[in-house]
Amino acid sequence: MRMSSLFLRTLREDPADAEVPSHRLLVRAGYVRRVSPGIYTWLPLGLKVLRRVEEIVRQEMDAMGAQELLFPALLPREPFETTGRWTEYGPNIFRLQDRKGADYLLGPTHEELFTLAVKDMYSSYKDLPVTLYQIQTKYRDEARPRAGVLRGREFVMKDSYSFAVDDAGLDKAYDQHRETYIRIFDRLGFHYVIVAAMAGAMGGSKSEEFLATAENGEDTYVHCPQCGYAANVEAVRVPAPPALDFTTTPAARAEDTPDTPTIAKLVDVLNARFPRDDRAWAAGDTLKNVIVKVTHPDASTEVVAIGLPGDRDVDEKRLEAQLEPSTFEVFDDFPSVPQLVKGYIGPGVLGAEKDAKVRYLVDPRVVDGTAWVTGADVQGQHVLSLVMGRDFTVDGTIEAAEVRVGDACPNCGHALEAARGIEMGHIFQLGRKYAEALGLKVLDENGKLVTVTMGSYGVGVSRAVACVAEGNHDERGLIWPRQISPADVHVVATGKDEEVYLAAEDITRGLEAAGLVVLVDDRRKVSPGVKFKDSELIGVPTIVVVGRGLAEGVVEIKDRRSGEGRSVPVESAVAEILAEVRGTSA
RNA sequence: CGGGCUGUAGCGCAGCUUGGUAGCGCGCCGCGUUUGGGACGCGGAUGUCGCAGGUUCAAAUCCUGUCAGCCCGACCA
Repeated sequence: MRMSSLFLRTLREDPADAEVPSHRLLVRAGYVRRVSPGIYTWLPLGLKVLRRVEEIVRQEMDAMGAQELLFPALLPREPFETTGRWTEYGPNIFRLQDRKGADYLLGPTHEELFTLAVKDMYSSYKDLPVTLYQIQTKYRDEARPRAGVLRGREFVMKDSYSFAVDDAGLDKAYDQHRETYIRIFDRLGFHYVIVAAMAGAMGGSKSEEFLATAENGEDTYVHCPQCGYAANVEAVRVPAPPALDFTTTPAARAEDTPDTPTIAKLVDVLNARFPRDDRAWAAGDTLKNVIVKVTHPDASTEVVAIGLPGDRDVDEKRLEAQLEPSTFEVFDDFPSVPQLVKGYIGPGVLGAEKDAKVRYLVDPRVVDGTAWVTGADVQGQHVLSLVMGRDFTVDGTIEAAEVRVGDACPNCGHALEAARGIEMGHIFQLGRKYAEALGLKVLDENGKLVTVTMGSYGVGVSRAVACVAEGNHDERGLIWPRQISPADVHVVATGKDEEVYLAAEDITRGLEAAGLVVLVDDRRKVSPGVKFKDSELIGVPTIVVVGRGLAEGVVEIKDRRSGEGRSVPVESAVAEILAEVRGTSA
């Protein structure tokens, strides 16, 4: 690639609409250009990087035995109608019609198509397991595309799907993907964590996300510095403490606590009128009961009470993940359930078997023997020393309370910390949801029809480009890892003497003969300063300067990341550069 | 979808308060001088001032509407 003719224009200033470093630098250095919100053109340098990422993903997928194919991006409505996603996906789908008025969509993901392809071609357990993948452009009409190519409405994704006759086969495919993803993300040069994610309603299935660690990442996760546990907030399991002995706990008693509609006021009143011997009352001593209205997929509704320590709020995302596929909203129709006294709701009226028919689920911290201050179901009264398992029972537990930094790690009990990341990959045991909906069954060895079980696995390929840029830059520009740099070496010729350009040509030819991709700055009448700035902005890891040193018979090899350089004789330059690029000593 | 900000040359921006010849820097073209850290001189090209309507002798500027973008939040790979 010759800079004198390369389709490239670098920008001296940051584009006004770019905020995050990867977006700024990819635009400034001439890798991408915006066409429309969340829709980008890949310029020659950017496309080189994208292709190299693709190739790494492809090599590793092939190595695990997955087979590549390619579905259309333009898809008919029907399969998505069958699985319900035509409506479920809502406004996130790009929809269009053909000349006859038939509905189409631009594929946001391809579970339906893969499932139907296997159904179309296979019908025996002998054909399974099989894993298929594609590297393809996806479309999602994001509410808010941002950060350039990091979160686009059109993006390149590798998606793969595994098909197996039984759960053991699914587990195996899942584990293979996990190992393959580790290899892929290691090769791409990421710092990443694997976090436990919510698998949704298909009980017992596994799901993990690969997050590139990034301060301005969009996803928050918690992790344990002691044992390495990491999880999405939605997926954190609160460890249940052991049951307590309550033989010495005094009997429950109802007390007047007027004007205490909030936990804070209740705590004040408790400390003023019923002080404890050992310490002051705190919000965590109270049991707060939050009422929600749950809507099930069949459109039936149910009122549910969630009991949790008074110092915590309900985390809507966690609750939603627990209830999926049902949805919930805050309950406000108190007149319809007269047993519920707003502000003073207690376990006395809660429970599926009681008159109010309000199912009662509590936080896992509410274990047998724990004593609480909670509503007495009478206006202006609370109950003290109400003991779980002695004075009240519940219908079950639910993970709906907010997770906080400092909470105990479910694995080892150490305090959890929070961090942010960018989702780069997701592996997910789908189970039989799509196979059932679309009728993918095979005959097993007994001649009986069994529903196939599936996994789905994704890697954000175009996102990976931005994500690597996000993690590999300095104030001067990009710094690509060797594996995905648009070129192996950037040869910069400076000066006006024809000899430097001839020498640069020689070196370039020598490197290309050895199989390297070389970007050579052969622009005449461009000052050295401009060329140096451009080379640092573009970010090829090894920069070779052919300039004034040539008079003494040397050229300079510079490492973009460290900034360190060394002079080598021009005769041995090619060998020295090859050694540098290949990581061997000359 | 809610809140805030912004739309003027390829890029970054000024001009708008107080209506009257559309500007600056970078980039681009020509000539010359320069060539190790975004050089300099001289000359030049490039505009639907987001769009539509209105007020006015006259609108980038004032009014109304509308579209788009960015940021924060909600939501989402």
